[in-house]
Amino acid sequence: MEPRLELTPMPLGHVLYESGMPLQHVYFPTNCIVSLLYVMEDGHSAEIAIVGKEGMVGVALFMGGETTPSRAIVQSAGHAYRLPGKAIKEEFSHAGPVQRLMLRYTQALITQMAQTAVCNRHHSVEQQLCRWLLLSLDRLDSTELVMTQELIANMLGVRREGVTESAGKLQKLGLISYSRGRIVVLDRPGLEGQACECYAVVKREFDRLLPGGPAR
Amino acid sequence: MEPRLELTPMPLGHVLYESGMPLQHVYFPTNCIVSLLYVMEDGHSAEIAIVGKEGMVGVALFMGGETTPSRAIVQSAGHAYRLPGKAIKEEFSHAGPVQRLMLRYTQALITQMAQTAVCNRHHSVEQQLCRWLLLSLDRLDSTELVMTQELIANMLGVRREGVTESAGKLQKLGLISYSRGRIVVLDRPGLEGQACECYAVVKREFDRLLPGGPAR
DNA sequence: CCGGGTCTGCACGCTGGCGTACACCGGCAT
DNA sequence: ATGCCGGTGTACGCCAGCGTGCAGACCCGG
Repeated sequence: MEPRLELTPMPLGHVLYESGMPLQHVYFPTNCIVSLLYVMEDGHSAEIAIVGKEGMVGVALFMGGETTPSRAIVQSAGHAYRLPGKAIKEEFSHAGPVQRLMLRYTQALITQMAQTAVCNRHHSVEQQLCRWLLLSLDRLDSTELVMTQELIANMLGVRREGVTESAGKLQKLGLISYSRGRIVVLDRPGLEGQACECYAVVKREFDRLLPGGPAR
Repeated sequence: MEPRLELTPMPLGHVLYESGMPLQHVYFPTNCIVSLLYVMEDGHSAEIAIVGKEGMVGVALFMGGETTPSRAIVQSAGHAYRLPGKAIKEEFSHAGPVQRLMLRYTQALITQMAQTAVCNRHHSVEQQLCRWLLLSLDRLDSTELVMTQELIANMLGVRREGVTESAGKLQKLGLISYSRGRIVVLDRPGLEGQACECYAVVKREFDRLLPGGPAR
Protein backbone atom coordinates (compact mmCIF):
# COMPACT_ATOMS: atom_id res chain seq x y z
CA MET A 1 0.00 0.00 0.00
CA GLU A 2 2.77 2.37 0.99
CA PRO A 3 4.29 2.92 -2.43
CA ARG A 4 0.98 4.28 -3.66
CA LEU A 5 0.89 6.97 -1.01
CA GLU A 6 1.37 10.36 -2.57
CA LEU A 7 2.23 13.45 -0.56
CA THR A 8 0.00 16.27 -1.76
CA PRO A 9 -0.25 19.90 -0.71
CA MET A 10 -3.46 20.93 1.03
CA PRO A 11 -4.08 24.62 0.52
CA LEU A 12 -6.48 26.50 2.76
CA GLY A 13 -10.05 26.28 1.58
CA HIS A 14 -9.45 23.42 -0.79
CA VAL A 15 -12.52 21.23 -1.13
CA LEU A 16 -11.57 17.55 -1.02
CA TYR A 17 -15.07 16.21 -1.46
CA GLU A 18 -18.29 17.87 -2.36
CA SER A 19 -21.58 16.67 -0.95
CA GLY A 20 -22.82 13.67 -2.89
CA MET A 21 -19.84 13.41 -5.19
CA PRO A 22 -18.11 10.03 -5.36
CA LEU A 23 -14.81 10.04 -3.55
CA GLN A 24 -11.65 9.39 -5.54
CA HIS A 25 -9.03 9.26 -2.83
CA VAL A 26 -8.60 9.00 0.87
CA TYR A 27 -6.34 11.50 2.59
CA PHE A 28 -4.09 11.08 5.59
CA PRO A 29 -3.24 14.57 6.84
CA THR A 30 0.27 15.07 8.16
CA ASN A 31 0.10 18.63 9.38
CA CYS A 32 -3.18 20.03 8.14
CA ILE A 33 -6.75 20.07 9.36
CA VAL A 34 -9.74 19.03 7.34
CA SER A 35 -13.30 19.74 8.36
CA LEU A 36 -16.28 17.63 7.47
CA LEU A 37 -19.17 20.00 7.28
CA TYR A 38 -22.70 20.05 6.10
CA VAL A 39 -23.90 23.03 4.13
CA MET A 40 -27.62 23.69 4.30
CA GLU A 41 -29.81 24.88 1.51
CA ASP A 42 -29.84 28.39 2.93
CA GLY A 43 -26.05 28.46 2.93
CA HIS A 44 -25.58 28.09 6.66
CA SER A 45 -23.21 25.37 7.70
CA ALA A 46 -22.24 23.19 10.61
CA GLU A 47 -19.20 21.12 11.27
CA ILE A 48 -19.70 17.42 11.66
CA ALA A 49 -16.19 16.44 12.56
CA ILE A 50 -12.61 17.54 12.28
CA VAL A 51 -9.77 15.41 10.96
CA GLY A 52 -6.04 15.88 11.40
CA LYS A 53 -2.89 13.83 11.62
CA GLU A 54 -4.61 11.27 13.83
CA GLY A 55 -7.00 10.17 11.14
CA MET A 56 -8.16 10.00 7.59
CA VAL A 57 -10.64 11.67 5.32
CA GLY A 58 -12.88 9.44 3.27
CA VAL A 59 -14.04 6.58 5.43
CA ALA A 60 -17.12 6.31 3.20
CA LEU A 61 -14.95 4.59 0.63
CA PHE A 62 -14.40 1.43 2.60
CA MET A 63 -17.69 1.68 4.42
CA GLY A 64 -19.27 0.99 1.08
CA GLY A 65 -21.15 4.21 0.53
CA GLU A 66 -18.71 5.82 -1.88
CA THR A 67 -20.00 9.24 -0.94
CA THR A 68 -21.57 11.30 1.86
CA PRO A 69 -23.91 14.26 2.12
CA SER A 70 -21.20 16.41 3.64
CA ARG A 71 -18.28 18.38 2.34
CA ALA A 72 -14.62 17.99 3.25
CA ILE A 73 -12.65 21.21 3.25
CA VAL A 74 -9.15 22.16 4.32
CA GLN A 75 -9.27 24.46 7.34
CA SER A 76 -5.62 24.68 8.06
CA ALA A 77 -3.13 24.39 5.22
CA GLY A 78 -0.46 21.72 5.13
CA HIS A 79 0.12 18.38 3.49
CA ALA A 80 -1.50 15.00 3.38
CA TYR A 81 -0.79 11.58 1.98
CA ARG A 82 -3.24 10.65 -0.67
CA LEU A 83 -4.25 7.15 -1.68
CA PRO A 84 -6.50 6.10 -4.55
CA GLY A 85 -9.87 4.72 -3.45
CA LYS A 86 -9.13 1.43 -5.13
CA ALA A 87 -6.00 0.90 -3.07
CA ILE A 88 -7.70 1.55 0.23
CA LYS A 89 -10.57 -0.74 -0.61
CA GLU A 90 -8.17 -3.48 -1.58
CA GLU A 91 -6.18 -3.07 1.59
CA PHE A 92 -9.38 -3.04 3.59
CA SER A 93 -10.58 -6.27 2.08
CA HIS A 94 -7.55 -8.11 3.44
CA ALA A 95 -9.19 -8.04 6.85
CA GLY A 96 -5.85 -7.44 8.51
CA PRO A 97 -4.61 -5.00 11.13
CA VAL A 98 -5.08 -2.10 8.74
CA GLN A 99 -8.75 -2.90 8.46
CA ARG A 100 -9.07 -3.10 12.20
CA LEU A 101 -7.28 0.20 12.60
CA MET A 102 -9.51 1.92 10.08
CA LEU A 103 -12.62 0.61 11.75
CA ARG A 104 -11.47 1.75 15.14
CA TYR A 105 -10.72 5.17 13.75
CA THR A 106 -14.19 5.25 12.26
CA GLN A 107 -15.69 4.52 15.61
CA ALA A 108 -13.70 7.34 17.16
CA LEU A 109 -15.01 9.57 14.40
CA ILE A 110 -18.54 8.48 15.26
CA THR A 111 -17.97 9.50 18.85
CA GLN A 112 -16.77 12.89 17.71
CA MET A 113 -19.89 13.38 15.62
CA ALA A 114 -22.16 12.25 18.42
CA GLN A 115 -20.52 14.63 20.82
CA THR A 116 -20.81 17.43 18.30
CA ALA A 117 -24.54 16.84 18.27
CA VAL A 118 -24.68 16.97 22.06
CA CYS A 119 -22.55 20.08 22.22
CA ASN A 120 -24.67 21.85 19.61
CA ARG A 121 -27.71 21.08 21.65
CA HIS A 122 -26.65 22.12 25.10
CA HIS A 123 -23.52 24.20 25.29
CA SER A 124 -22.71 27.86 24.92
CA VAL A 125 -20.71 29.30 22.07
CA GLU A 126 -17.85 29.87 24.43
CA GLN A 127 -17.75 26.26 25.55
CA GLN A 128 -17.97 25.09 22.00
CA LEU A 129 -15.14 27.36 21.01
CA CYS A 130 -12.97 25.82 23.73
CA ARG A 131 -13.81 22.34 22.59
CA TRP A 132 -13.09 23.26 19.02
CA LEU A 133 -9.75 24.87 19.78
CA LEU A 134 -8.63 21.91 21.84
CA LEU A 135 -9.71 19.38 19.25
CA SER A 136 -7.92 21.34 16.57
CA LEU A 137 -4.72 21.65 18.54
CA ASP A 138 -4.70 17.93 19.21
CA ARG A 139 -4.90 17.39 15.50
CA LEU A 140 -1.91 19.55 14.69
CA ASP A 141 1.30 19.64 16.64
CA SER A 142 1.39 23.11 17.86
CA THR A 143 -0.14 25.58 20.26
CA GLU A 144 -0.77 27.94 17.40
CA LEU A 145 -3.63 28.02 14.99
CA VAL A 146 -3.83 30.03 11.79
CA MET A 147 -7.51 30.65 11.45
CA THR A 148 -9.76 33.69 11.28
CA GLN A 149 -12.72 34.05 13.58
CA GLU A 150 -14.94 34.18 10.55
CA LEU A 151 -13.80 30.69 9.56
CA ILE A 152 -14.27 29.34 13.04
CA ALA A 153 -17.76 30.77 13.12
CA ASN A 154 -18.52 28.94 9.88
CA MET A 155 -17.30 25.72 11.41
CA LEU A 156 -19.30 26.07 14.57
CA GLY A 157 -22.30 27.31 12.63
CA VAL A 158 -22.56 30.52 14.66
CA ARG A 159 -22.14 34.24 13.99
CA ARG A 160 -18.70 35.65 13.69
CA GLU A 161 -19.53 38.11 16.48
CA GLY A 162 -20.25 35.23 18.80
CA VAL A 163 -16.77 33.91 18.25
CA THR A 164 -15.24 37.37 18.66
CA GLU A 165 -16.95 37.83 21.97
CA SER A 166 -16.05 34.40 23.33
CA ALA A 167 -12.49 34.66 22.10
CA GLY A 168 -12.27 38.05 23.79
CA LYS A 169 -13.28 36.53 27.09
CA LEU A 170 -10.75 33.75 26.78
CA GLN A 171 -8.08 36.29 26.01
CA LYS A 172 -8.98 38.37 29.05
CA LEU A 173 -8.67 35.22 31.12
CA GLY A 174 -5.18 34.83 29.72
CA LEU A 175 -5.95 31.47 28.16
CA ILE A 176 -5.34 32.42 24.56
CA SER A 177 -3.99 35.29 22.58
CA TYR A 178 -4.93 36.13 19.05
CA SER A 179 -4.66 38.73 16.37
CA ARG A 180 -5.62 38.76 12.75
CA GLY A 181 -6.05 35.10 12.04
CA ARG A 182 -3.46 33.78 14.41
CA ILE A 183 -4.46 32.14 17.66
CA VAL A 184 -1.99 31.05 20.29
CA VAL A 185 -3.01 28.95 23.23
CA LEU A 186 -1.23 30.16 26.33
CA ASP A 187 -2.82 28.05 29.02
CA ARG A 188 -4.02 24.72 27.80
CA PRO A 189 -5.17 23.31 31.13
CA GLY A 190 -7.07 26.52 31.73
CA LEU A 191 -8.75 26.18 28.37
CA GLU A 192 -9.71 22.64 29.19
CA GLY A 193 -11.27 23.94 32.35
CA GLN A 194 -13.50 26.29 30.38
CA ALA A 195 -14.53 23.62 27.90
CA CYS A 196 -17.56 21.43 28.37
CA GLU A 197 -17.30 17.73 29.02
CA CYS A 198 -17.64 17.05 25.30
CA TYR A 199 -13.98 17.61 24.63
CA ALA A 200 -12.91 15.22 27.33
CA VAL A 201 -15.29 12.54 26.09
CA VAL A 202 -13.93 12.73 22.57
CA LYS A 203 -10.35 12.86 23.69
CA ARG A 204 -10.73 9.88 25.98
CA GLU A 205 -12.37 7.89 23.22
CA PHE A 206 -9.64 8.68 20.70
CA ASP A 207 -6.96 7.74 23.20
CA ARG A 208 -8.73 4.53 24.02
CA LEU A 209 -9.40 3.46 20.44
CA LEU A 210 -6.15 4.67 18.93
CA PRO A 211 -3.50 4.31 21.60
CA GLY A 212 -0.39 6.21 20.69
CA GLY A 213 -2.39 8.03 18.13
CA PRO A 214 -3.65 11.59 17.99
CA ALA A 215 -1.91 13.15 20.92
CA ARG A 216 1.53 11.85 20.18
CA MET B 1 -25.53 -17.21 12.39
CA GLU B 2 -29.29 -17.49 12.24
CA PRO B 3 -29.72 -20.29 14.80
CA ARG B 4 -28.11 -18.12 17.43
CA LEU B 5 -30.64 -15.34 16.95
CA GLU B 6 -32.87 -15.09 19.96
CA LEU B 7 -36.12 -13.17 19.97
CA THR B 8 -36.24 -11.08 23.13
CA PRO B 9 -38.85 -8.72 24.49
CA MET B 10 -37.91 -5.06 24.64
CA PRO B 11 -39.89 -3.29 27.34
CA LEU B 12 -40.17 0.47 27.37
CA GLY B 13 -37.30 2.15 29.14
CA HIS B 14 -35.07 -0.90 29.14
CA VAL B 15 -31.42 0.08 28.97
CA LEU B 16 -29.56 -2.12 26.50
CA TYR B 17 -26.17 -0.55 27.03
CA GLU B 18 -24.91 1.88 29.56
CA SER B 19 -22.28 4.43 28.70
CA GLY B 20 -18.85 2.86 28.79
CA MET B 21 -20.04 -0.64 29.58
CA PRO B 22 -18.82 -3.41 27.30
CA LEU B 23 -21.54 -4.63 24.99
CA GLN B 24 -22.63 -8.24 25.29
CA HIS B 25 -25.06 -8.55 22.39
CA VAL B 26 -26.19 -6.82 19.28
CA TYR B 27 -29.91 -6.30 18.79
CA PHE B 28 -31.95 -6.29 15.63
CA PRO B 29 -35.28 -4.64 16.45
CA THR B 30 -38.33 -6.06 14.75
CA ASN B 31 -41.01 -3.69 15.94
CA CYS B 32 -39.45 -1.53 18.59
CA ILE B 33 -37.42 1.64 18.66
CA VAL B 34 -34.13 2.09 20.44
CA SER B 35 -32.53 5.45 21.03
CA LEU B 36 -28.83 6.06 21.32
CA LEU B 37 -28.48 8.97 23.63
CA TYR B 38 -25.83 10.74 25.55
CA VAL B 39 -26.52 11.74 29.12
CA MET B 40 -24.55 14.69 30.38
CA GLU B 41 -23.10 15.12 33.82
CA ASP B 42 -25.90 17.49 34.79
CA GLY B 43 -28.48 14.91 33.76
CA HIS B 44 -29.58 16.58 30.54
CA SER B 45 -29.58 14.36 27.53
CA ALA B 46 -29.52 14.42 23.77
CA GLU B 47 -30.34 11.79 21.24
CA ILE B 48 -27.55 10.75 18.94
CA ALA B 49 -29.49 8.42 16.70
CA ILE B 50 -32.54 6.27 16.58
CA VAL B 51 -32.63 2.62 15.56
CA GLY B 52 -35.57 0.51 14.47
CA LYS B 53 -36.31 -2.45 12.25
CA GLU B 54 -34.01 -1.09 9.56
CA GLY B 55 -30.91 -1.50 11.64
CA MET B 56 -29.06 -2.80 14.59
CA VAL B 57 -27.89 -1.67 17.99
CA GLY B 58 -24.30 -2.27 18.88
CA VAL B 59 -22.13 -1.51 15.88
CA ALA B 60 -19.28 -0.78 18.28
CA LEU B 61 -18.85 -4.52 18.66
CA PHE B 62 -17.58 -5.15 15.18
CA MET B 63 -16.04 -1.71 14.83
CA GLY B 64 -13.58 -2.86 17.44
CA GLY B 65 -14.40 -0.47 20.24
CA GLU B 66 -16.47 -2.85 22.37
CA THR B 67 -18.24 0.09 23.98
CA THR B 68 -19.37 3.68 23.43
CA PRO B 69 -19.92 6.75 25.59
CA SER B 70 -23.63 6.69 24.90
CA ARG B 71 -26.59 4.79 26.25
CA ALA B 72 -29.03 2.63 24.32
CA ILE B 73 -32.55 2.68 25.65
CA VAL B 74 -35.85 1.31 24.41
CA GLN B 75 -38.18 4.14 23.45
CA SER B 76 -41.01 2.14 22.02
CA ALA B 77 -41.68 -1.33 23.35
CA GLY B 78 -41.59 -4.41 21.13
CA HIS B 79 -39.22 -7.21 20.30
CA ALA B 80 -35.77 -7.64 18.87
CA TYR B 81 -33.51 -10.45 17.79
CA ARG B 82 -30.49 -10.68 19.96
CA LEU B 83 -27.13 -12.11 18.99
CA PRO B 84 -24.08 -12.67 21.20
CA GLY B 85 -21.22 -10.32 20.49
CA LYS B 86 -18.96 -13.24 19.68
CA ALA B 87 -21.26 -14.43 16.92
CA ILE B 88 -21.50 -11.06 15.22
CA LYS B 89 -17.75 -10.58 15.34
CA GLU B 90 -17.21 -13.99 13.84
CA GLU B 91 -19.69 -13.36 11.08
CA PHE B 92 -18.15 -9.99 10.44
CA SER B 93 -14.68 -11.44 10.08
CA HIS B 94 -15.82 -13.55 7.13
CA ALA B 95 -15.71 -10.43 4.99
CA GLY B 96 -18.82 -11.52 3.15
CA PRO B 97 -22.06 -9.79 2.21
CA VAL B 98 -23.08 -9.57 5.85
CA GLN B 99 -19.99 -7.56 6.62
CA ARG B 100 -20.70 -5.25 3.73
CA LEU B 101 -24.27 -4.81 4.82
CA MET B 102 -23.27 -3.98 8.36
CA LEU B 103 -20.74 -1.46 7.19
CA ARG B 104 -23.25 0.20 4.92
CA TYR B 105 -25.71 0.39 7.77
CA THR B 106 -23.02 1.95 9.92
CA GLN B 107 -22.45 4.60 7.32
CA ALA B 108 -26.14 5.35 7.23
CA LEU B 109 -26.05 5.67 10.98
CA ILE B 110 -23.17 8.08 10.67
CA THR B 111 -25.24 10.23 8.36
CA GLN B 112 -28.07 10.24 10.84
CA MET B 113 -25.74 11.39 13.60
CA ALA B 114 -24.22 14.06 11.43
CA GLN B 115 -27.63 15.37 10.51
CA THR B 116 -28.66 15.35 14.15
CA ALA B 117 -25.74 17.63 14.85
CA VAL B 118 -26.78 19.97 12.06
CA CYS B 119 -30.41 19.96 13.14
CA ASN B 120 -29.47 20.68 16.75
CA ARG B 121 -27.47 23.61 15.58
CA HIS B 122 -29.86 25.34 13.25
CA HIS B 123 -33.44 24.22 13.43
CA SER B 124 -36.39 25.05 15.63
CA VAL B 125 -37.92 22.64 18.09
CA GLU B 126 -40.91 22.28 15.81
CA GLN B 127 -38.79 21.28 12.83
CA GLN B 128 -36.87 18.86 14.95
CA LEU B 129 -40.04 17.34 16.25
CA CYS B 130 -41.20 16.75 12.68
CA ARG B 131 -37.92 15.14 11.77
CA TRP B 132 -38.05 12.99 14.84
CA LEU B 133 -41.61 11.83 14.27
CA LEU B 134 -40.89 10.96 10.67
CA LEU B 135 -37.70 9.09 11.47
CA SER B 136 -39.50 7.17 14.19
CA LEU B 137 -42.41 6.24 11.98
CA ASP B 138 -40.06 5.00 9.29
CA ARG B 139 -38.52 2.74 11.90
CA LEU B 140 -41.78 1.19 12.92
CA ASP B 141 -44.52 0.13 10.62
CA SER B 142 -47.35 2.28 11.69
CA THR B 143 -48.68 5.79 11.69
CA GLU B 144 -49.07 5.60 15.41
CA LEU B 145 -46.55 6.20 18.11
CA VAL B 146 -46.91 5.38 21.80
CA MET B 147 -44.78 7.99 23.43
CA THR B 148 -45.29 10.78 25.93
CA GLN B 149 -44.21 14.31 25.18
CA GLU B 150 -41.97 14.14 28.18
CA LEU B 151 -40.05 11.27 26.61
CA ILE B 152 -39.80 13.01 23.28
CA ALA B 153 -38.46 16.09 25.01
CA ASN B 154 -35.77 13.95 26.62
CA MET B 155 -34.80 12.57 23.26
CA LEU B 156 -34.59 15.94 21.59
CA GLY B 157 -32.90 17.43 24.60
CA VAL B 158 -35.48 20.19 24.98
CA ARG B 159 -38.12 21.16 27.53
CA ARG B 160 -41.32 19.22 27.63
CA GLU B 161 -43.22 22.47 27.16
CA GLY B 162 -41.44 23.06 23.89
CA VAL B 163 -42.71 19.75 22.62
CA THR B 164 -46.22 20.44 23.89
CA GLU B 165 -46.31 23.73 22.07
CA SER B 166 -44.93 22.39 18.81
CA ALA B 167 -47.16 19.35 18.92
CA GLY B 168 -50.12 21.65 19.52
CA LYS B 169 -49.29 23.59 16.38
CA LEU B 170 -49.00 20.44 14.32
CA GLN B 171 -52.32 19.24 15.66
CA LYS B 172 -53.99 22.53 14.78
CA LEU B 173 -52.62 22.15 11.29
CA GLY B 174 -54.30 18.76 11.17
CA LEU B 175 -51.03 16.92 10.63
CA ILE B 176 -51.09 14.84 13.78
CA SER B 177 -53.42 14.02 16.59
CA TYR B 178 -52.41 13.01 20.05
CA SER B 179 -53.61 12.41 23.53
CA ARG B 180 -52.01 11.01 26.61
CA GLY B 181 -49.01 9.28 25.17
CA ARG B 182 -50.48 8.27 21.85
CA ILE B 183 -49.58 10.13 18.69
CA VAL B 184 -51.22 9.46 15.34
CA VAL B 185 -49.90 10.95 12.15
CA LEU B 186 -52.80 12.06 9.96
CA ASP B 187 -51.01 13.78 7.12
CA ARG B 188 -47.57 12.42 6.47
CA PRO B 189 -46.77 14.54 3.41
CA GLY B 190 -47.89 17.59 5.33
CA LEU B 191 -45.58 16.68 8.16
CA GLU B 192 -42.71 16.26 5.74
CA GLY B 193 -43.46 19.72 4.50
CA GLN B 194 -43.01 21.15 7.99
CA ALA B 195 -39.79 19.27 8.61
CA CYS B 196 -36.39 20.66 7.83
CA GLU B 197 -34.19 19.24 5.12
CA CYS B 198 -32.46 17.04 7.67
CA TYR B 199 -35.11 14.37 7.52
CA ALA B 200 -34.92 14.13 3.74
CA VAL B 201 -31.15 13.90 3.80
CA VAL B 202 -31.19 11.02 6.24
CA LYS B 203 -34.00 9.23 4.46
CA ARG B 204 -32.32 9.52 1.10
CA GLU B 205 -29.09 8.19 2.51
CA PHE B 206 -30.77 5.20 4.15
CA ASP B 207 -32.61 4.39 0.93
CA ARG B 208 -29.43 4.67 -1.05
CA LEU B 209 -27.26 2.61 1.27
CA LEU B 210 -29.84 0.01 2.22
CA PRO B 211 -32.12 -0.42 -0.76
CA GLY B 212 -35.23 -2.28 0.15
CA GLY B 213 -34.44 -1.61 3.75
CA PRO B 214 -35.97 0.78 6.25
CA ALA B 215 -39.08 1.92 4.46
CA ARG B 216 -40.21 -1.47 3.29
C1' DC C 1 3.65 57.03 2.85
C1' DC C 2 -0.78 56.26 1.60
C1' DG C 3 -4.80 53.40 0.25
C1' DG C 4 -7.60 49.48 0.30
C1' DG C 5 -8.83 45.20 1.96
C1' DT C 6 -9.11 42.06 5.70
C1' DC C 7 -9.88 41.14 10.39
C1' DT C 8 -11.82 42.45 14.76
C1' DG C 9 -14.80 45.16 18.07
C1' DC C 10 -19.19 47.02 19.47
C1' DA C 11 -24.14 48.36 19.67
C1' DC C 12 -29.12 47.63 19.10
C1' DG C 13 -33.44 45.42 18.95
C1' DC C 14 -35.53 40.95 18.48
C1' DT C 15 -36.93 36.25 19.37
C1' DG C 16 -36.67 31.26 20.47
C1' DG C 17 -36.09 28.53 23.98
C1' DC C 18 -35.17 28.02 29.05
C1' DG C 19 -36.56 27.63 34.03
C1' DT C 20 -40.25 27.77 36.93
C1' DA C 21 -44.73 27.43 38.65
C1' DC C 22 -49.28 25.98 38.53
C1' DA C 23 -53.91 24.55 36.74
C1' DC C 24 -56.54 21.16 34.38
C1' DC C 25 -58.03 16.71 32.74
C1' DG C 26 -58.72 11.81 32.05
C1' DG C 27 -58.25 7.15 33.45
C1' DC C 28 -57.14 3.72 36.77
C1' DA C 29 -57.17 1.66 41.37
C1' DT C 30 -58.96 1.50 45.69
C1' DA D 1 -67.63 7.21 43.56
C1' DT D 2 -63.53 9.16 44.82
C1' DG D 3 -58.93 10.17 44.85
C1' DC D 4 -54.63 10.04 42.78
C1' DC D 5 -51.28 10.50 39.38
C1' DG D 6 -49.42 10.74 34.99
C1' DG D 7 -49.94 13.55 30.95
C1' DT D 8 -50.95 18.08 29.00
C1' DG D 9 -51.86 23.29 28.67
C1' DT D 10 -50.45 28.00 29.82
C1' DA D 11 -48.12 31.94 31.56
C1' DC D 12 -44.17 34.93 32.79
C1' DG D 13 -39.63 36.74 33.16
C1' DC D 14 -35.07 36.00 31.44
C1' DC D 15 -31.11 35.60 28.46
C1' DA D 16 -28.08 33.65 24.76
C1' DG D 17 -27.57 34.13 20.34
C1' DC D 18 -29.24 36.17 15.89
C1' DG D 19 -29.31 39.80 12.11
C1' DT D 20 -27.73 44.07 10.93
C1' DG D 21 -24.92 47.93 10.57
C1' DC D 22 -20.84 50.26 11.18
C1' DA D 23 -16.31 51.77 13.18
C1' DG D 24 -11.60 51.01 14.18
C1' DA D 25 -7.23 48.55 13.58
C1' DC D 26 -3.83 46.20 11.31
C1' DC D 27 -1.18 44.68 7.19
C1' DC D 28 0.43 44.59 2.61
C1' DG D 29 1.30 46.54 -1.78
C1' DG D 30 1.85 50.26 -4.73
